[in-house]
Amino acid sequence: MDSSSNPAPSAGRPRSEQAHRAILTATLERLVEVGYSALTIEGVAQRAGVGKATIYRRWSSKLPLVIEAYGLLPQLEDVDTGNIVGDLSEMLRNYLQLLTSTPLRGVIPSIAGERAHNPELSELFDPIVRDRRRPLIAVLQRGAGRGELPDDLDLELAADLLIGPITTRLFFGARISTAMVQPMVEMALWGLVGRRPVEG
Amino acid sequence: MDSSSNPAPSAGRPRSEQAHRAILTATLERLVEVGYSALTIEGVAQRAGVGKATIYRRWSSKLPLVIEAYGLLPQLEDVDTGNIVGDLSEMLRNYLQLLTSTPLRGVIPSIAGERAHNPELSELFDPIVRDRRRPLIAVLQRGAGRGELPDDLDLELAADLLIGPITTRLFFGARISTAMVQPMVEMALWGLVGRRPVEG
DNA sequence: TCGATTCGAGACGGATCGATCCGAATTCGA
DNA sequence: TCGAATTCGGATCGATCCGTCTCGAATCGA
Repeated sequence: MDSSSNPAPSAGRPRSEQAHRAILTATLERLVEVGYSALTIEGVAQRAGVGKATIYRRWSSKLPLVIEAYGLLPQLEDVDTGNIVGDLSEMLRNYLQLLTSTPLRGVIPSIAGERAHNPELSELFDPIVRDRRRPLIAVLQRGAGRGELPDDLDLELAADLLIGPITTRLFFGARISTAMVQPMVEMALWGLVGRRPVEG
Repeated sequence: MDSSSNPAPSAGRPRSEQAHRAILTATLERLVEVGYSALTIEGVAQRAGVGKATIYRRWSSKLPLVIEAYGLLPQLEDVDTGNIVGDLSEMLRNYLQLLTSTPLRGVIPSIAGERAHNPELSELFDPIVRDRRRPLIAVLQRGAGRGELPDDLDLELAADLLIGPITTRLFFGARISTAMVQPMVEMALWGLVGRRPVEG
């Protein structure tokens, strides 16, 4: 980020930590309300109760500002329940919880939509997305180690299959609730055809 | 749309059909290049080689203009090969082909990203999305009728599972190719666990 | 031919925003 | 206590765009 590398010089008035937080919070709010491309420094400053110069002093443009604000949003966390069904159900349930209880739900489509035609944003945002997928990949890897999943499973494709329904509904506006987690995980694990393992 | 309901009055110079097409094409191009929210009538006019008034004469704002332009993009078409694997493989392969050979790939994220915080766009765009999903739902329904899929299958969830990986990669920028169709369809049908039907 | 409508091009006022600059306020070291 | 450094919120200037309007040329029906 831009601001974390500023240990603040010794003399003079120190930067207000409160203004800092207010700016980042306002950034997320405006991101949800108007999206990335319509996000203005002016609007953020107004919402945060801060002068524009206070923002420009810490971030060179709205790009690093948005990236840092996005970093404040909670992530998917790895959960180890002992079996693949429990791990995936718990994780996806937590994820849906995050989507509905934080600005994440509005922020993700806004940034992803902009990413498509903004190479600079893409370059900064894509690695973050990859990082945040890692817990899901780890769960699948653990499942393969336990023998619950095939050794030669394409982990990336499997991860996309698991979060695909959530992503799709998030971007196209269909309803999302934690009630869909159980059937979603089952369908992903055992397929549309629905043949359960014989040893259940 | 706005313009299709104008049978053109009898007297005076008729509206140029060429200008009409140029405007819609330019709209798609600008949509890919800068996204919905940064799309300007001025930019479209310039790209189309057309005066701004020529656009305002046919569309009241960029919202109906974008909706009509999106309607020109090709759709997913129903394919009946006789079995569910063939149907899905063929359809998704065609879909990926469309994504790479038309502006669709850049247009979808731009509109979906805006949809999240633009209720007016959402109201017009969501029904279109539902319409375009219909062929996929139809294939699943036919598969259930053939006995290839369970009767009580959740068709909406199944459809989301099938296109989920494509959607996810489309929005987060991962690579997409027709080579992923076969493993994608297999994984969706028979699950991560990978138990193929015995009679396969 | 004449009136009506369209065409591309651009001028216009109003609004918004980016980026910088300003004076006032605050907090440091000495 | 005091001066220097740095912050603060607000003001300012230039650029862009919207939506309307005007202009001369083009193209139709009557």
